[in-house]
Amino acid sequence: MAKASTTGVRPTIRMVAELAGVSTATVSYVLSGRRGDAGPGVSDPTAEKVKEAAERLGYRPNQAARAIRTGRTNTVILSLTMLSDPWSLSVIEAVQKASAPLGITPMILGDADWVKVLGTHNADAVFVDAVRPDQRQALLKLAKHGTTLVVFDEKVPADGFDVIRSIAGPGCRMAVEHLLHGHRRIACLTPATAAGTSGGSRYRAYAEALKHAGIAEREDYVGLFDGTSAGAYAAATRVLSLPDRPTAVYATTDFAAVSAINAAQRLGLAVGTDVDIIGVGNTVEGERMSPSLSTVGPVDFFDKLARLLLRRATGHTDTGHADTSAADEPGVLDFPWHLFVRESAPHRSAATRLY
Amino acid sequence: MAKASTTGVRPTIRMVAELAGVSTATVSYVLSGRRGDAGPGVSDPTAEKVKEAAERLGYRPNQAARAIRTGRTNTVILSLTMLSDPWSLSVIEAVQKASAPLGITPMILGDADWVKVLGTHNADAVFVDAVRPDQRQALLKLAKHGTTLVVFDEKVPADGFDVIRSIAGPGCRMAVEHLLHGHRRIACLTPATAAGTSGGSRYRAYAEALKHAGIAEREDYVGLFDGTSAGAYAAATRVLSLPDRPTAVYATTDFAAVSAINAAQRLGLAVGTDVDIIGVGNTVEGERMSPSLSTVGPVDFFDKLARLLLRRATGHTDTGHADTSAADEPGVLDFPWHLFVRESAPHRSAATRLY
DNA sequence: CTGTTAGCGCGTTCAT
DNA sequence: ATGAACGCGCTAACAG
Repeated sequence: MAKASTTGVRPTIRMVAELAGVSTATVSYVLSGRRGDAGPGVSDPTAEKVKEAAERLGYRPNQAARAIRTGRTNTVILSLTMLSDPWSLSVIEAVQKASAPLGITPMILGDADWVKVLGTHNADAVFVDAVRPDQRQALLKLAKHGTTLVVFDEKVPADGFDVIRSIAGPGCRMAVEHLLHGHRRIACLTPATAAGTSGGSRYRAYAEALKHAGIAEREDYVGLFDGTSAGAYAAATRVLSLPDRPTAVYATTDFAAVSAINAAQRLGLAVGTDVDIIGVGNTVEGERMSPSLSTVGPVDFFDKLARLLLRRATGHTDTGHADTSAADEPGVLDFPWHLFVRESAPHRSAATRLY
Repeated sequence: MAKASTTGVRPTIRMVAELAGVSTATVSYVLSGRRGDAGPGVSDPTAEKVKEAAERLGYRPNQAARAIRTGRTNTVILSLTMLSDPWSLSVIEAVQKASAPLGITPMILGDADWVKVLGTHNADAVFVDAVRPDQRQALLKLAKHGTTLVVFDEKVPADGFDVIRSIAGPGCRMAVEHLLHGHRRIACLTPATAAGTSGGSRYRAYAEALKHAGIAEREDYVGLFDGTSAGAYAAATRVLSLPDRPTAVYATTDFAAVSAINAAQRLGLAVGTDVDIIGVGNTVEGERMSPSLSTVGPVDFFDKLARLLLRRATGHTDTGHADTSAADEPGVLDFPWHLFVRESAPHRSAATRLY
């Protein structure tokens, strides 16, 4: 018997067929489990022979060849712009958990340049977590020509693809108003880029809530940072070291709020007592930490997102002939936001307020 | 003129060919830029017609079909177990930077279960950042049958694939010995799982260095944590709050060391004066922060890793017929470790030592 | 009931 | 600038 496993060569279905002494069709039936239900049956001894041959050769079906026939890649792509953000990790976790039982693999794209990638790479569904203005045209085009998309954006209109909106504005307003019950000197921690992007609405909620409460906005109370955890920490430290120290901090992301808590504690401030800190996003980390983070955000966001994405991945043939079961058209999915009052910014009554 | 872009259908090269009034071959040549250099020439007017047709239809070549012919996917897979670890982000960053000019897309696999995924998915090269004992068989098999692998592991022998070793032991020993110049009461911060995994050697270096210095190991000086930043922070706080407080902390990762610095500062300790803290890994974050983090680690690790991976991705046809240019066989790539003395654990002389 | 033949679906590439 | 073969796995239609 000649040596069966020639090193370095990727075995094809034909090699397996030859070694097992059967046709490639039989091999395909055996290895993809499609025997018994509808197609031709394969006897147990034959199936055994095939499996053995495949095992000996180290055969693995070629995903590309399979995809070309079936039109499905069993892959979803997650385009995530800020991988270091816990938000992204939550997306990944939820999608992974939901896709495993379906035999679907989530592939993460850590680059902001999803337009170029999606131009050539195929997946059963794609999640995109940010759309720059210059990418909107490309988005429409992709959706129009066979790419199944789920987009997270507050502004883009749904047009042949799903849009998940988690409108931050009102929720953020709630966060700031929560602080306003016990504070007048409220600082804001926000990424420097937030002016242009969707993060802008989170900052705007702060500005407007203050204005509405008749409080003048102070430039030195706005801590801009570079988007990193360390940057948020530094910005928080600066703001909390001001002579006229703010008694509350509104951070436009939970992870910035976490950094702010660390910074406050380093400065010897008791969070929830000397200074209140609230975040935005309702991420799990905030709930688990000590003191637990007060925050605003959507409920059950990640699981619902994952479910939608996988429904699209499985229910929609990428090749196009749309399933005409009228229900479940792509559209806008809106998430309501709630206020989660926890330890880092508790309820303040007249007796406990800091002004 | 009939409407050219039928919604939802993914256009094929044949549709483009038809619309442009040329053959599919011509379309292929035009769109993959393979005209002029070697293949047949295509006249400028024709090329223009083709490009226009492709544009009108929103045509994008089918990656799967292309892969089946060329044997290349223009993709590398990065299997990263701890996406939240800055180490992973550094890998991603380096690989992305190196792959962009080559037209190669890095896809990240955030799951520890790379064995199942690599069984069906194809890439020009795969980086794996951790090999569990039960995965070693599968690893060998993959490598033997056409998967181009680059593995990060301290123990696995290179056998048909590259292994990147960044032997921690001696380097960690250097770190602890650096502390021993000025301290006797040295704590250790290490993930709870480190006992079994490769992280174990980092802890062992601590135990052995202490023993060699004739210092008894104290159980209460070993701060175990759950691998998260918050966990490290808590463990550091506990250790640094002991009545017989350690004067130095050896953390088995840089990010744990960063948490330890935060914890120390929160406790009112001056890092680099009251307490010295050293990390392991030489990540960029440590260098940038204040006080800058003393650490040990390899030099130029991520860039070299990225270069190797992409060399493998481009130089090695996935279909197997190995390029026999004898040089550059897959093998072990060893990284020397250096000690980086910075502010968080400065040099201690007899005059400044803390015992 | 068991297994095979033949041809599909893509983009690429070699002869013509 | 093109026709047709090619690479791969899948599967409808067919043969024993």
